[in-house]
Amino acid sequence: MDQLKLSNQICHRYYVASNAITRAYRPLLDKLGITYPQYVVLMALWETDNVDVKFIKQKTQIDGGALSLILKKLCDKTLIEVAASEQDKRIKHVKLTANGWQMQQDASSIPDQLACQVKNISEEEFALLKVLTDKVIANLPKT
Amino acid sequence: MDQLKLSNQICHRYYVASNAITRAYRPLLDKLGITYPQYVVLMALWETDNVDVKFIKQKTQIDGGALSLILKKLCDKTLIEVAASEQDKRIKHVKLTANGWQMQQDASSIPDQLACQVKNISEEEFALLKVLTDKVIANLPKT
DNA sequence: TTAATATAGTTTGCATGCAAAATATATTAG
DNA sequence: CTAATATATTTTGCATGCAAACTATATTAA
Repeated sequence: MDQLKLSNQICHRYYVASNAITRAYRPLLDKLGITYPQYVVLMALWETDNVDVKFIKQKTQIDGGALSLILKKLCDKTLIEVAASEQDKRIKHVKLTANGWQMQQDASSIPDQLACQVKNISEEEFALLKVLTDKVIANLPKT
Repeated sequence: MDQLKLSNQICHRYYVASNAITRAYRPLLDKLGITYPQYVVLMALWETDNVDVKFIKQKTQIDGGALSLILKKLCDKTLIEVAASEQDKRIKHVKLTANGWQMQQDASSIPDQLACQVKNISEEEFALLKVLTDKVIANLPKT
């Protein structure tokens, strides 16, 4: 049953790595008063502002139910504003506030700060990890 | 601010991949009546039975608080039994029941069933993913 | 020995992650 | 035009993930 050994499993590694990454972000994001999933949503908006919930969902791959709550939190923190579309009232447009844009400046050093904690990996290896992980994701069920 | 782009981030990929993997396991584990973290704990025990909570925590990298609950669930399902040590009453020994061992048989086909869903990756690439992910994990904060 | 400290686990409070049910609105079939 | 269906998003219920506080027991220092 060697396949059932944890040390042979890529799945368990992803589980461990993902949790470890979220933990690593925490002290940095605490300073901004946001969580990792909230940060992910903000990154999506910094790239493309004024989009609907569905777009954010696809871009971030965050579950719809969870996303609803996260958007509510970001609203409460006055980082975004949400408004129903005039044409189709089912659709809600999400837009960064001035505070939301300001936070991009405050967050600009976070990628480097996190990268510092993983300095035993080369650029080439990182690129490889991205490609391979994308291949893993490609065939697994979407949210 | 290219570093803040989601498509450039390995962290977001790990987040997406880890969630996607858990989703992929769900229909398989539903048949056994367990969740992915519960399955991880069982895999640890199938490898080394009759260990204390601390050992399981280190082996699985599951947070202590969460682990307490998970062990309680596994007890409720009569898959494991927990008993305080005689020598040191702080320590609790965890042991698989007959049902817990039986489930190893029922779970034996799961790794292959999951691997089938990721057949676009070669053995060499999997090996590389393991090594690189271990390097990522190595320098990040533990639970 | 007794107080101070260290360990092993559990509990608590908050934030997801997710499937399924529920809402609200829009579109299509008959 | 109206019922049936499809779409966008929210709500609900359950299971973590995690930091911090807490409990119980063991060990160490004065």
